[in-house]
Amino acid sequence: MYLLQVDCDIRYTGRGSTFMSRGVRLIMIKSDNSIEIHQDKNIRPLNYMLRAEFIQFEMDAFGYDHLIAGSKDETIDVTIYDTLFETHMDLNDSDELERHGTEKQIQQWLSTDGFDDVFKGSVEFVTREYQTGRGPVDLLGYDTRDKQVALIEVKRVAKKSDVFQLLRYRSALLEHADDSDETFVTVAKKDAFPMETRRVQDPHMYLVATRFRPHVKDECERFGIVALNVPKNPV
Amino acid sequence: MYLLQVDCDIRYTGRGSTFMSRGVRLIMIKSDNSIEIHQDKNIRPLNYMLRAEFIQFEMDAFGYDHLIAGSKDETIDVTIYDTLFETHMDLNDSDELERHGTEKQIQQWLSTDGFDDVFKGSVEFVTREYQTGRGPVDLLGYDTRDKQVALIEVKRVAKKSDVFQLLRYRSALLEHADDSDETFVTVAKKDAFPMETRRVQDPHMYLVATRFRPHVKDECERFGIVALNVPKNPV
DNA sequence: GATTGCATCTCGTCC
DNA sequence: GGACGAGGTGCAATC
Repeated sequence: MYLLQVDCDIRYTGRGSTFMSRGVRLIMIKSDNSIEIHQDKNIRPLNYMLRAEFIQFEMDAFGYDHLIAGSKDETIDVTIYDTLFETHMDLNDSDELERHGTEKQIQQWLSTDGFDDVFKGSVEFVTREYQTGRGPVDLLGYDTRDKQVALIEVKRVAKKSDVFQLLRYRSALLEHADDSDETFVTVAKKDAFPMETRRVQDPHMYLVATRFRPHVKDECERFGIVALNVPKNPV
Repeated sequence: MYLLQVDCDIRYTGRGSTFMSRGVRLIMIKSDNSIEIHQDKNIRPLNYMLRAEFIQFEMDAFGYDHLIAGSKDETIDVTIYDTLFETHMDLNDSDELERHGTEKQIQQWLSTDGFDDVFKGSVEFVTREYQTGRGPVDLLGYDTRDKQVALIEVKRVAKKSDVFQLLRYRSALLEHADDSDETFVTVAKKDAFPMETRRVQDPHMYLVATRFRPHVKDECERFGIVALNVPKNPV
């Protein structure tokens, strides 16, 4: 990794374009050719490029050095007025970050041990990541009481827009059901779940999350969605 | 800014939790007490905390140094086995980044010069950031031909979920219209727009973007939304 | 290689 | 201070 403390201005063009007037910043050039230019505040770099195709130094007509990083559609052009500090260091780091408490892990727990804890036996688990026709719903269940499908969306933190994500899946399912009676037979066969062959009539909807942002439960109620809490770190 | 090249392992608990086994990384401590721990690849730090309440060094029972950064609900605990390099640098940087080609700028152009370019005189501009009751729609227009309101959502890149954002605004507007006939009078008065006092019946919907992700235009058609392109860098 | 959706998203803005 | 939505989002998994 190369570190440069430089007095510079910065031009970027690519997905958008930005300009940063002259000031002293830290430039990091990583060994995968990723580059970041940091201010002395906040987390995100001012400018950056992931795995640049090339990073090179040039001199312009006025005698100023430029650090230029480029890829197919992007360029960062740093005019360097002064280099105040410069160093190279080797970072030895092979391991990957272990993450816990992610949505995927909640989903995993909910599709196994946690399912009955949350749904109290009223719904049976069918499958994960079921394709509704307009995106995959996290979990699919089956309510044996009224023989209805249950669409279950899992979130760490539930927002208002997640309610509409569920409604989207529901409408996709209903549209698909218009075309064919086979909608759920496929699922039943694939997972060997003893489900009757029947149309989707009025799917139940569940939003399951460790935390609900304000007003989200109201929004759920408005659209007939059941909001359920799950523990943040399920056993 | 403080830079430390250390052989360490890292534990984070807070919104989620992570563990990173022993390795050599770069720790940046910024002067606003933000902290980032970087690998020698990619852009995003392995671990980070925005404006930590405290950052301190401690020694554990085994004689290892720990760097501990904490806020109300979060902690980063870095076990330091060895410090290979250490430096402090002053970064002088008062200016803010200028951004161009942002959604806000497209919106600005569209609400003035660009409006007729895009809507060909069929729709009149009413106001920006109109509160629908479930979030603000970017632009509000009025189609004088059939005396209908036009909900206009502006995006740089239009995604499927943006279609539902529009539908959400539409349903909010219709719900609100149930409660009162005044829905659009307020707007008319505030902006002195010569709009008739009338209920919202069936608002037109427009999704305006520089780029549409695949299938988004299909999705628009499905829901009666008009998809319109705008130039990336409007004059 | 393009697309999709999560993220300790970050960060500004507006209420 | 909380909520909301944009972002040059980054990034991995998936198709």
